Amino acid sequence: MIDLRLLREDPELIRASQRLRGEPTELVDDLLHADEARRAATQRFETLRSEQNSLSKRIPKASPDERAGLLARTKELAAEVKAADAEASAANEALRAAHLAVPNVVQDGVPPGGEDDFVVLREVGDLPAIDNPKDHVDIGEGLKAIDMERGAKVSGSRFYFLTGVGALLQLGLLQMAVAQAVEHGFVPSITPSLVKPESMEGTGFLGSHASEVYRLEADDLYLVGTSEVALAAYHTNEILDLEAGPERFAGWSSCYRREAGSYGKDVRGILRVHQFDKVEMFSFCRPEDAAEEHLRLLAMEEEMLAKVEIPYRVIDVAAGDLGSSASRKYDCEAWVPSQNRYREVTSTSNCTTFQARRLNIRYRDADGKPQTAATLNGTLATTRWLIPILENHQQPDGSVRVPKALQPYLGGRDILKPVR
RNA sequence: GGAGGGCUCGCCUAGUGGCCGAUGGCGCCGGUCUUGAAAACCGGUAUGGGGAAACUCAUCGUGGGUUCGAAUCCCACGCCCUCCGCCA
Repeated sequence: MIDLRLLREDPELIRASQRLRGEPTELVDDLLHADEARRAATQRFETLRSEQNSLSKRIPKASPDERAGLLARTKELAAEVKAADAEASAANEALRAAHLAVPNVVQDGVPPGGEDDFVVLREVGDLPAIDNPKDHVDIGEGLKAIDMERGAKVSGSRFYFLTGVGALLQLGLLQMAVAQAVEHGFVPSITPSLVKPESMEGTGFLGSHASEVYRLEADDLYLVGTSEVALAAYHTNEILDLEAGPERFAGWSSCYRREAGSYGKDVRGILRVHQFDKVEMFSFCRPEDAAEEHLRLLAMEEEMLAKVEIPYRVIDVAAGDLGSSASRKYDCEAWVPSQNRYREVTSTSNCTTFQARRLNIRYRDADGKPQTAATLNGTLATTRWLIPILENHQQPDGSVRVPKALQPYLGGRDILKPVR
């Protein structure tokens, strides 16, 4: 939810943001009207309520003949108050709906345009020279690390088994991510994979992404698509102490995505799957620190990419391709030799106060006044990383070199050899 | 799944229809005293909305109801705790 005060002061700023995103500016005017309507309705209710309260207070002290008159009047008022209350509630709900419809204000400097209009900030590392690179499925099958066929047999398409060194590789990678996070002061966390509707709603995943989310009808719970959901909702309705700086978490969870509408897209291998594992960073900080924190999360991601020795590029995602909560988003895309192109492996978003406002997460400013906090999230490692790791480090004989930093997490192994 | 108990302002707690946005203690903040500290004493200490302000409205797990008036009475739901059963 955007800041309504900002909206009242400078509606044009919000309209400009909508234009950058390619979203209708009418939503902004709808919201303005809903805001005004709510204030008017609230005012009407409160005036009546105030009168009712003061008359009610006089009843016990009134003389018997006064009392009859007062009771008659208050009885009338009670009905009026009830009606005004209902109107105010309706106006409130209308405001909330209009409020939810407006995405976060795009940060200055975000490239305009859609999915393809990102700006490449930098390319890091040399692309490997591999003749006829195998893709991660072939390599993974050779290592008996990835079993797509049995994944499909047991669970359907877009499911897989990681076995042997595949399982070890994922565990090692994620453990290395957690270790790095801890080293940098993040609180390692293992989070619920099932959350209540409020948590899903509050983090903004039931908006345009609702069809991406698995829902357990019988229990009215949702499977999270990322531990961001649980981590963001962790502090719902709380006032945090951010005196000492941002509060940082690294959450480990399995992630579940329906991938509805992506039929036929990236069907091979583990690039786009219904279930994967991830270590996700999440920060709560003061709004004025959010931009700096965003760069810190990006630096964490790049540190991980350096450790696994994968060439990558960093992109500044265009306004039209931002999620509704994000004011800015940087993706790291790893080089995938078999596809001869870069693919997204991390994504870090600065949600400013948008997400925290919805979840009612605040902190105390220098004057001790509660203010809405800012939230940020970013990927540290996921199952998907196995793709560039296997492919970039593949050897002609089908074995895979283990990056040095990862070796301690794989029992000291420096090479993964095919299993006949 | 069954039976019982509970949910009040950071924590503990008082409060069975109007004098209650709510008692007291602890904690925390400020002050007095002290060379400094402790103790003692005094004062302060929820959040949100509207309003330039005075002020006003809402909130005692959540939602409804009764009533002129609800923390207090009624109904439903949620969560926590204890015990029994079941599963692991």
